Amino acid sequence: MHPQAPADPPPGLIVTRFAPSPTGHLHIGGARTALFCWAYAKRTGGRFIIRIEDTDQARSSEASARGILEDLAWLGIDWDEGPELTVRRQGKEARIGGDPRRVGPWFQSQRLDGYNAVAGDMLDRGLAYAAFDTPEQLAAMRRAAESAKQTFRYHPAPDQIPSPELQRRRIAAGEPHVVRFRAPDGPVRVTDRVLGEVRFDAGEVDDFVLRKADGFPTYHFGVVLDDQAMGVTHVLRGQEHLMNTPRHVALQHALGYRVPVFAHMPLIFNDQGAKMSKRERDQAARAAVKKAAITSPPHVPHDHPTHTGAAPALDPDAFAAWIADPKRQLDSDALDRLASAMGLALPEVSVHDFRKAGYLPEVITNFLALLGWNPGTKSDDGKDLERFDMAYLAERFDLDRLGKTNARFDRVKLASFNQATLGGMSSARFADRLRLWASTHRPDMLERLGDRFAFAAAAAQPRCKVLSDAPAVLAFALTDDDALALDPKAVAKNLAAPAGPEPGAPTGADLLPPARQQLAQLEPFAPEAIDAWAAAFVQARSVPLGKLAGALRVAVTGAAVSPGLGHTLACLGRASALRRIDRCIAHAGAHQAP
RNA sequence: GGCCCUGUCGUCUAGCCUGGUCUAGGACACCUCCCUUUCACGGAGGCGACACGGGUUCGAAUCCCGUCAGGGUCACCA
Repeated sequence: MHPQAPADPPPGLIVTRFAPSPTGHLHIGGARTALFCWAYAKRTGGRFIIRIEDTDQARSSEASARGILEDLAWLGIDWDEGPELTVRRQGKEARIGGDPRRVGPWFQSQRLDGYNAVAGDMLDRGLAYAAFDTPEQLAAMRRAAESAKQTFRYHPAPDQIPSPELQRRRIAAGEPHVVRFRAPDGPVRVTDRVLGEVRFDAGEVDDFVLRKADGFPTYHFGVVLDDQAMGVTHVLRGQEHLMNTPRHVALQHALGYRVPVFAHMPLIFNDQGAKMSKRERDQAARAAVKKAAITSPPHVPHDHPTHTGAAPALDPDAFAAWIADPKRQLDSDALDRLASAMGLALPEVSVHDFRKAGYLPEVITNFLALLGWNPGTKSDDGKDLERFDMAYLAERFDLDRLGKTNARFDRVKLASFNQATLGGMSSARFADRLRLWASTHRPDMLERLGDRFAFAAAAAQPRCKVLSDAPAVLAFALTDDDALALDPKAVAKNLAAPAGPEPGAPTGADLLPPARQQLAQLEPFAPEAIDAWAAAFVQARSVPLGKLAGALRVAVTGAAVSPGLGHTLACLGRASALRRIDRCIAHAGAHQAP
């Protein structure tokens, strides 16, 4: 395949693409871009392709590329063309990707011949030239421009450019060089589906680099050539790319390529009102470390589920350097280790983070779709439609309803959507989801709960914003009976105080022994049966239900707050519940003894 | 700083193109009440915005201009 061969798509076929660079996890903003590209292709019966822009040899990795593809697939954003990936869905294997139109390969590092052919051609035609400046020279030129309060632009007059013969001689001599585009002198007009006409004055586009000294194409060169070769008709991307667009358009004009339809989407902001970035996690972690006045890398506690060994969360030198330099970033795994060692919840930024925290993919895509797009429709109850699924997007998404204003990423609202979805599921479905999440993130939970897992899931369901809330909600059931600590305040309120105002009313502690005796016989030991028993128990004794529930709650959880009594006891299981009640009775007795 | 984009409740937005139906609608958050063995869930209600200034017009959130504010971008990163 020769990228310069104009690959005109079949008339009317819309082709979109998402082109991540494999330098880390999939950013949430990238996920939105991919989602909209996907949705637009689906809506119009077009093709959605994935291309991997791995032209930065130092930062790209295959593991990252694979992770990005897996996260996309997890979100349900499937590509029609692109790298092949096999995933398991509902127990079956599904294949995503492929190359039916024969426009691959999809990794830019495998397309170098094509870029070189076009670069050579441009050199021959005088559309581009070889430049021999060293990085140091360029840096000096930038400094000079800055001190002269001028904007640095690499755009030498034609007679300043070495002659073609001289360029050839120096190249032949093996001199390191880049290939630069000879930028046009006129203004460049960009037509954008979201922003309208945007005009860039003459001179705004400079002689940017097409091919780097290492022989790899720059982003601009790769994008333009591949979009042409792959027949891309619509380029949907974040507004941060707007200033790149005149470069791409100028290149497309020079090369006689099609100019795709552009749609620059509003940015996703963080709480500080700036573009959401991975750096936030570093900042949050660094702030926490400074606040805790920690000077050496902490160890993951041995009893912590994420504990992997005796090693500290990260290398001491790297840690010190990271603390000292606010600009420095830790790799994502090291950051995760540090956070879990400190018991920190870092703000989620990449899809990977959200997945780990227990957000549902269908909620993430729904929420993301609302950032920059709006269906502008009412739902049946007359309110604005906000909750919808991928099928709805595939049917209704359009460019006209893309907004122009940057959107703050409202984590609280996302959490609310997630909670609503979690709470709206059948309890069986919720249990399945929780089990799936726990199997990779908290296998200890599954082991300890065993066949009582369904009770625990039912208890957790209305109390989880994200699946990772479950361990905290169920913490009482995840500790050893002997390790349970009784909250003194809860003991005073629910066990020691009398049940009613009348003299001689029983205290909560008084209810424990008879309750324990009856619970030992109760069948089945399940939430509904326990709640029914409790109602009968208090009716027979004319005490408020709260007195019994409070007393048992403190006895078996140590705290005044827990899920409903039936669920709480059921997810402990009879043996553990009785042991805890006994332990509490002994504890209370010890206190009352003179 | 140059260039570019944007400005409706605290936040995300509907309405703007095709001025009047807008005493500006919804969602999240917040507050109150109800339900209730605690927590949570659920239900009902409430608070709350057209950045500012000028025009055009009988009439402007909607059209025009300016001011201010916010953001993006200025690499042999993508």
